[in-house]
Amino acid sequence: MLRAVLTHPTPAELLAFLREHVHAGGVTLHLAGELEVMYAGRAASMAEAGDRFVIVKADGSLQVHGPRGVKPVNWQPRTDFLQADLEDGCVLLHAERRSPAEVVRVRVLSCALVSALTLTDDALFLLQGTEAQMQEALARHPEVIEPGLTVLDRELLIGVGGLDLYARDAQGRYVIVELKRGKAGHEAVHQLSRYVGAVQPQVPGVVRGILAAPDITTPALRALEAAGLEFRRIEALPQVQEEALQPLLFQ
Amino acid sequence: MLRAVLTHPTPAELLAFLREHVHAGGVTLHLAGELEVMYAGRAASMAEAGDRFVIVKADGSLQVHGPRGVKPVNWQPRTDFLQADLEDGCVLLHAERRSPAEVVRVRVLSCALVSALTLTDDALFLLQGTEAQMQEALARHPEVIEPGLTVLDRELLIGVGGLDLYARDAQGRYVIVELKRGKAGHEAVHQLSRYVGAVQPQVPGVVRGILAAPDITTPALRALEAAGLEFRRIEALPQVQEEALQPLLFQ
DNA sequence: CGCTACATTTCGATG
DNA sequence: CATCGAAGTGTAGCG
Repeated sequence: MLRAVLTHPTPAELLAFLREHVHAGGVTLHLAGELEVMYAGRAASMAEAGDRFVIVKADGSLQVHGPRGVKPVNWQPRTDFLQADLEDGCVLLHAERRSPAEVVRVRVLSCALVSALTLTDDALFLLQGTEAQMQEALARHPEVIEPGLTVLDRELLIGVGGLDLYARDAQGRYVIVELKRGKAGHEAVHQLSRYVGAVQPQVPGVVRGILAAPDITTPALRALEAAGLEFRRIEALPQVQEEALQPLLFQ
Repeated sequence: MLRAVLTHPTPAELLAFLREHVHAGGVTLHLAGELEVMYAGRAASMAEAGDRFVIVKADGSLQVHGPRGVKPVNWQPRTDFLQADLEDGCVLLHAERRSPAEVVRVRVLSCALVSALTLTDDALFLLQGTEAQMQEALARHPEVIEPGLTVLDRELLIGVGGLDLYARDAQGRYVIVELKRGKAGHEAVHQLSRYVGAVQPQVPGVVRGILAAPDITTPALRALEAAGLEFRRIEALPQVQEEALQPLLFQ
């Protein structure tokens, strides 16, 4: 897994190191040092020289991190061109992509540590508690939303987007259900309202709109009610709460 | 800047290393190896053992990266508790936070490389082309939006949110301008419409709503026009296009 | 490629 | 603490 490490390489040594490993298969590079970063594309940014580190993964993605936060200071999701050069005695990393046309340039003023790792394929990864899973569960048990509800469709595409759940209530009225995995806000109300507005003229009778979520912000609830729509509180996936979270938190 | 590096440490060595550096001031840790990751909180996830690396920054933020992409496989934006332990002969990193209650646990099955870096304060960082800057520029030159426009206020807070620009046109009508730094979509139209609806009853005469952006999606434009609102194409900040981007791309 | 919507979004501002 | 909105959002899915 560990291919190579260098501490305090000279620019020439660093350049050789990068050129050897950057385009090898499955290699992730980690470079820490005094870096200056420039970005231009959808926006433009300049980070003056400072202690940072760069990560370059095998897919060409690049990220420059500062001392704080999960989010990189600069990044490039994927690159069409990635190259290391020597300029004015400094190694320069150049990462470009088209569509959108963007460039990130990292000037390495000094390098404290550089390493090359071989990261192979993704291992199994399971995520629980997504909206898609919530949708699946409610499609199987629509009575959780309301007794007598019959689900007609999931992810039904209409002109203005996709309906999470399309159903009929006990009285035969059409029901559109919008799901949110977390606390619902303005946008959720707007989405639902937009969907109801689009479906209403297509079918006979009144179309109901239900926002199903574990919680809703106070202003969003007001807007929802003003628009004649409904809120149903749906607890988060039970297996997340009971099996996974409980035995781990604050043990 | 480089405090320490270890290659292929034993679990005991790794534990000592982590305990020495993890709570030191300004230290960022980087640990690569075969890792198993568990997360429970707003959602829950399990990543089976695989080649990954962890980064722990001085603010307690933790991120686990896999072989691809800018986004980590698992992460924790900040932690209230961060601890390294030995469990069944493996080092276990435990990161918790409350509000929201979340935990990430990283089991280190084997470690190929671990390093501790001292990353000090952020260096100067300038970002150009933000919506805030666009707002500033248009407040100074409202004629770019429309001749005869007078800006009354910026970031005016009304009940339902904040107006980017509040203005009056040549005929004395009130104008609400919603800005987008990129292509505007449905939400932008909705925001503008919500703002116009909130201001309309407060003032005499008709309130105009203008969406100012470099581009708009076709469905959003249709919705905008149907709502009696207007679109003004505003080119992205010129200095981003001409000064910063041009001399760098495809040179 | 365009459009849509989710995300453990993160992050900062503001009341 | 709750709410809101921007972000170089990233990322996946579908037409």
